[in-house]
Amino acid sequence: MMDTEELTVRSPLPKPTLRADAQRNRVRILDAAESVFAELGANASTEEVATRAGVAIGTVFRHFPTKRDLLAAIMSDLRHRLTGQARTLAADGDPRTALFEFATGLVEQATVKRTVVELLLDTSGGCSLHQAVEVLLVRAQDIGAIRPDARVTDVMALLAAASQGALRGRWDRQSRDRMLGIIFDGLRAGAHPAESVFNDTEPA
Amino acid sequence: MMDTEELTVRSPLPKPTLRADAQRNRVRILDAAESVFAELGANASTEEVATRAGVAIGTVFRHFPTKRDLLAAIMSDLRHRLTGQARTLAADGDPRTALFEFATGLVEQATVKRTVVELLLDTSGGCSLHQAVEVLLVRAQDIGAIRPDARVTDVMALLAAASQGALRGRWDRQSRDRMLGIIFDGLRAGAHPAESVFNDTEPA
Amino acid sequence: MMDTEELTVRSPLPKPTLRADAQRNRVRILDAAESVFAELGANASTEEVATRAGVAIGTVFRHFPTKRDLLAAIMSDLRHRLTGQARTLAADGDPRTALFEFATGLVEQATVKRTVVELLLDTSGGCSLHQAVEVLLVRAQDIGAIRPDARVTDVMALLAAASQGALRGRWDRQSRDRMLGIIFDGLRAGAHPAESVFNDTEPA
Amino acid sequence: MMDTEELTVRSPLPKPTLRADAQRNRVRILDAAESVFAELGANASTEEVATRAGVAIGTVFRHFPTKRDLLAAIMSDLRHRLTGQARTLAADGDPRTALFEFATGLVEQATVKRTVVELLLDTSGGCSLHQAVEVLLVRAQDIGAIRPDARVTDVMALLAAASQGALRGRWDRQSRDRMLGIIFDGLRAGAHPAESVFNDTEPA
DNA sequence: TATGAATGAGGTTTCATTCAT
DNA sequence: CATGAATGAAACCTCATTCAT
Repeated sequence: MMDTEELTVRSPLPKPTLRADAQRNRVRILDAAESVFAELGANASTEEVATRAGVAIGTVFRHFPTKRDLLAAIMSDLRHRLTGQARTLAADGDPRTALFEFATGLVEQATVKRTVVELLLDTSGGCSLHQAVEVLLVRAQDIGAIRPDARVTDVMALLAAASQGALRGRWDRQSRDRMLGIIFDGLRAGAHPAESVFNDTEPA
Repeated sequence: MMDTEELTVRSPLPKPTLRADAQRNRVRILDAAESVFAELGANASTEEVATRAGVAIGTVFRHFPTKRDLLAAIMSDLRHRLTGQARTLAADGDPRTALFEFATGLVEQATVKRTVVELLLDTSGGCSLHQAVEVLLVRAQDIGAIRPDARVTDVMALLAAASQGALRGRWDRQSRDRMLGIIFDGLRAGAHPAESVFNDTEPA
Repeated sequence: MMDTEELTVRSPLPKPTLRADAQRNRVRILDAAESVFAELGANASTEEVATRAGVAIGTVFRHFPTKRDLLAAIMSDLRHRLTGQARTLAADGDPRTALFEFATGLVEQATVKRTVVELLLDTSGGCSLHQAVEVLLVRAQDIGAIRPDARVTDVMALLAAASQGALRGRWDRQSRDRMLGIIFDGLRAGAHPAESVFNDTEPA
Repeated sequence: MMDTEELTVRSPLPKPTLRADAQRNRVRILDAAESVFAELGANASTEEVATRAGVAIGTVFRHFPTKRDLLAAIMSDLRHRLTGQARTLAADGDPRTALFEFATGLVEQATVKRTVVELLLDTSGGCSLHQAVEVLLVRAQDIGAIRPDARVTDVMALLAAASQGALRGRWDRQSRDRMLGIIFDGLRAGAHPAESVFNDTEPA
């Protein structure tokens, strides 16, 4: 079953009841911020965000008291969406390929969004995204599709690598697939052959 | 035979004979810059570099007319050192393991130097470091130790990933080795069996 | 009929409706800049302008993104005012004397404003001031009050001369008038006798 | 009779006996300074002067403790040369045309030397150049070639004007001559016809 | 004496943040 | 609440001047 939160376009709980226009502005700002930071990186100016959002600079700071807060918000936002994708795959996908599908989709997004990379790099760990990816990982390990010693942090770092390449190098599809192929092979290597056909379960 | 220049710690001939004190300061500034940028990232202030180098701000700008120049200099410096290490391994090492040794050393350095990562990410390609690593790569491919479709850009991106993890996540040795293990396995996967029929490692 | 815009002290519509306080500051900054640059010359510091305007340095740069822009603005402002004066004289004055009146007024202003001089020196040509002065010149030439070979650039340069003298030499009224007298006589010399046969003033 | 000082290329009394090489450097620095300031204006960097003189920056400051001093020196130098030219004309030239010849030569020089203009503008008065020009002026007035009320300060200011034009406007020869024509006519206007052939003396 | 590296005050410009409108 | 002007610290960079070599 899916969270409904993942279906909304933006942060699902936008502060305890906000006026309609404020709500609308909040969304606009987040969208603008995402595109600005995705394009220009994290030290693009807040003014640029305001401009692109079509609001005044004061409005940005009313919604997000600090630039840091703004960044955190779009990261959190992005994280939620990625988490949702991971959960959907965990619910609906084939355990053998779900993680790879997720990875492919992720790198695809990174080709246009610098923020994706920044998010992956910010491996504080323990967040919802990590947990969701860990589910994909563990299931694949349980059926012997991925080596048992791999950890979610490794996976995240490897995906960051592929994303970086995708972002910076302006890779074509072929390069991206080759890169992912290497990573996937590395993750598969040493996976125990799944000697048991009875294995069909999943952990937390 | 090895270039002796690669063994020195710093660029040995930094300009048409610089005065002794200037030479000393140049080294100090580069060292300070490396540590500052390694710690605080690329938008640390030049003032901080000057302070840590124990010189006045003007001195930094006399040696490097632009902050960009300073960054370029330490990058180039770092690149030269890494290139040297790669060449040494190409000359002396076992082709089967040389790339892996290089990678391990690189990630080791990245644990303390953010600049290493930034350097790896700046994959403009075609630089001396790329060429040197490519030598390691090709030799390993020639003897079937690494899959033939891997490219040097893939390798650099993967190393960047491992370095990022090493830098940000404060990984312990064990994590780092696990990460590298996955990457190496990925690079080995699908290597043509070469002359040995005893090779038994192929995945899907 | 005259433009009313030329009678106001400052550019009345400086941007698509500026907020009241911003408008006030803009004027303050321009006034301060004019006095500062008039006193200290064009490489007085922008900081000094801010101080004298009673605003913070950032405010100056919000209104004028570059020091160059600030200078350009006060020049343009001055040019507009002078243009207005010239046009007024062209509309209302006696063609025979209008140019001389304009010149006298100009030099008067130059006694306290270095900017007037700098403006006159910046003879890029083709600006509104040049055109307005040219009108005065041509009319005087048409009725034989000024020699036909004189050009507007000559006039501007001569006025610059008188202004320079007025500015630097701390001339008294007598000196100024003597100087202008020489210039005017120079401009009159060789004027074609026009319709009057009683004209008896030509030198060599 | 001419001053011998005017025949030397550079400052005739270069400090109470200077070592030969120091003497040579002093000349080089002055030459470089003149060309640099003539080209780039008075706020060109001293470093540039040193470079163009082929000496180190310290050497410049040894000879001229302050940038101001350097500027003063080349001004003084230039003034001496111009003074020399004026005196030569006063000694050898036709009183009727000598001032005009001087003016023409002056403006000619100004076309390439910004310093000439700066010098003319710096009408502190009472210097040797003023005195020399005054001689030319008075003689012309004595024979009725120039109006009796003209003063040397007027002449200097007018020459400054013509020089400015020549410098800034990139005037062609025709423009320059027209400008000088106006000025000369202005100076001639109202000159008493020199009715007496017996008139030969009386100064101020 | 000449050299040229070092100094550091001061200039221009940017930008996160505050606050009057 | 929104606006957008004002703020001012801090960044980058220049250059006249000093001083060790």
